[in-house]
Amino acid sequence: MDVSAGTRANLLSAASELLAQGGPETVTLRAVGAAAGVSRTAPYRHFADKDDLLSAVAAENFGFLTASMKKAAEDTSKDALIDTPLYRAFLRYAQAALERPAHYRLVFGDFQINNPSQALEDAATECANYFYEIVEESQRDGTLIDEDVRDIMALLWTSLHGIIDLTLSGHLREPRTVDGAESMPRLIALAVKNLMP
Amino acid sequence: MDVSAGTRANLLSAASELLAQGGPETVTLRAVGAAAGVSRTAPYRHFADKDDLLSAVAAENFGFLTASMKKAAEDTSKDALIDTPLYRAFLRYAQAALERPAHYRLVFGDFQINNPSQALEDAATECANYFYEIVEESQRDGTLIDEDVRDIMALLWTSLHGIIDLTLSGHLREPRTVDGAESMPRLIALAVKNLMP
DNA sequence: CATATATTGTTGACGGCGTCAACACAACGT
DNA sequence: ACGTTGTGTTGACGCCGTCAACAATATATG
Repeated sequence: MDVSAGTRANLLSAASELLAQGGPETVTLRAVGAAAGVSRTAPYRHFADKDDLLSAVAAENFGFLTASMKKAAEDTSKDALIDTPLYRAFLRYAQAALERPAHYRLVFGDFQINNPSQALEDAATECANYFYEIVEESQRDGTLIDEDVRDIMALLWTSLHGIIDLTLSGHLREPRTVDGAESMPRLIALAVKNLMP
Repeated sequence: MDVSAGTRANLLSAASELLAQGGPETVTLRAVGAAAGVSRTAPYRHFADKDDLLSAVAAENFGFLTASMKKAAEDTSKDALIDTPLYRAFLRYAQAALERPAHYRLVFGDFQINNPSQALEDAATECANYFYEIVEESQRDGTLIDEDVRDIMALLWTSLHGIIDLTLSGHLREPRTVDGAESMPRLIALAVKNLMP
């Protein structure tokens, strides 16, 4: 089998691993190089600079979020608070975000505005397209109210993102709640229900 | 009048200015010191480290957000899409966020979790308390549905934050829209309307 | 096959960063 | 008058991203 996955792929997964395990500040080009078994400036042979590397990591994670949603929408094995593909997709999206918080913040951070990469933009577009599709479909089968698709999509996406981001920052956490993530499924359900007929 | 505002206050406003004008990466202790007319290590006489300084800036901005909301809630001079204190407060909150995007991201970034400062926590609590109050009051006068206050508050705050944050990151921007912020009042109005009777 | 070229890797060095140590000086309570 | 405390300074250290220069290997070309 193919053991050598290519230096570029190694650098990418090394950066991703570091980001997941130690947060953003542990992701240095030196550490990434070391983790990938190459020297500190090797990344420059595959990425323009550090931001370019992070941008690629962000793009990969955006794809992960989208893929998680898509799969969960069709998976009816587990019972959900609301038995619709849209709710299952949303909940899974949030769970995927919480699995790798630093990745999620990377994806929606503002660094992408400064140096836009095509791959990241494509991943974002694909994600947005799926949001659009699933909202449209939910409207067709009557599980979402029949107002402007773009408005409903924006409302749902912003709600979902707000729930995730405020959970990550800890501002949603009540004093007595330890985790803060336990009320997420219910919050998402409430947000979705508000747009159901 | 008092021209000398104290070095600590000078450092604080210098850091805030730098953050507003040049973004996070321009805020270095050396630049802050220079802007405040002192040397590069002077901040260490007033703050534990850089994060502590940024934490103080974040706390100040959190207060700014809250104060903006409070004032706008009572200001009935301008006509709004929804004529309630809650909507006026929310819209102003979003506008204040967009006035200084880097400040807003600082407030809701995850750095505060690593080194919690009392001042920042207090500012966050005061903001949350006001959200709670205005939601409660809106329920009393019948402009919000009468469900669990905490749920309604969480739903509204996450929606508002999601709209702001996704606008800042550019993900809400449609191809044809240049600014991306122009549809914000309408989006906020839609979010609020969903929780009106 | 031989050779020119492109690709991918290395080490050395530079400036900028946060931070600590050491020192200077002013204010002030005793 | 004097030690203490608070507030400022410069020097130095290690880590960072990045560039320049060089080496080796793969690839394409005659």
